[in-house]
Amino acid sequence: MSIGQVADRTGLSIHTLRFYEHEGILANPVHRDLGGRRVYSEDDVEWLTLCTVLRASGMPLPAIRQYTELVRQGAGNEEQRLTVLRHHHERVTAQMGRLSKSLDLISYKIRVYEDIVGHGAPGDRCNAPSRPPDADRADPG
Amino acid sequence: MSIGQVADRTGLSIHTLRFYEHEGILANPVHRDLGGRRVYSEDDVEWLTLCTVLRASGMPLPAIRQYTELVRQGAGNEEQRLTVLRHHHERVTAQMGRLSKSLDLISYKIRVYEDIVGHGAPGDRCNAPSRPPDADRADPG
DNA sequence: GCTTGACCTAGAGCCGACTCTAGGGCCTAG
DNA sequence: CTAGGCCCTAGAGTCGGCTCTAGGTCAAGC
Repeated sequence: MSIGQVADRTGLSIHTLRFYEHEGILANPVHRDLGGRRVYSEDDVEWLTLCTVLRASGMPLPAIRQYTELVRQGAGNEEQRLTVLRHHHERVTAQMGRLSKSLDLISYKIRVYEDIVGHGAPGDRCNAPSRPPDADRADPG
Repeated sequence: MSIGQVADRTGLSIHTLRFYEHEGILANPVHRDLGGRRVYSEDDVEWLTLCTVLRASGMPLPAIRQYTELVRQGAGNEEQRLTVLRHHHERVTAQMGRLSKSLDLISYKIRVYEDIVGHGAPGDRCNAPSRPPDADRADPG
């Protein structure tokens, strides 16, 4: 599979694929054809797909590289892989917690503004926000 | 309140506070004392606290600035504020969805490795993963 | 009168993660 | 035999979001 095809399949750009390889993010070094062009295997694509999931969940490239190296070393270091994965699991759950808390505040603010906008505008304005409106003021006082 | 005190209370660095002001992230321009030093009000701190929540949930600075400007303009643009907030709400829920999907995969991989490690190691190894182990291989085949 | 410490401005530097450029190779079709 | 398309490398540039530096002001304490 050529780099262009892999770019299409993974959603990563050609630039990014080369960049990842340079950063040591590929489990086995990519094969080359006679002309020196990259030839990707199905496994490479699978691995890259995993990497995009890890990236999408905020794992930094150094951590992915570390995990990649463990996998490259082969069996015997599963404990270490677990450590990396658990660390990331924690990072993601923490981030989801933060997001969820933020979302509460954002939702609350939306309700407040909906209530403000609702007064005078057509539509249902029967369900008041659960707390008194304290939307943002430019000049409080 | 001095910039140092605000830094302590918000968790933002002094540098960042000045940077945010420069970026137009403060609803009302910060007051200065006779010596030209920033004097923050309680409202400023509240606003900054809101901003940290928005930042923590991934709202980009330009969007925060936009929202800030709407608030600065005063009453009358609540619909626009709602648009900004709803947009961000969507962004956050989308991100949480992505994280949740990623977390599923990460959790699955952790279970797989726990199963691998469990064989031969002391401890409970009675609950097998729900799918056959297909942990990462360095050299598949 | 000198030091210390908190603050000021303008602007440079840094970091992570890409993203793009310059300059070139190789193959195929017209 | 040349144009187009896809690929190559090395390295520079970009972007968002800080973070820090240089050089200076001001007030309090010794």
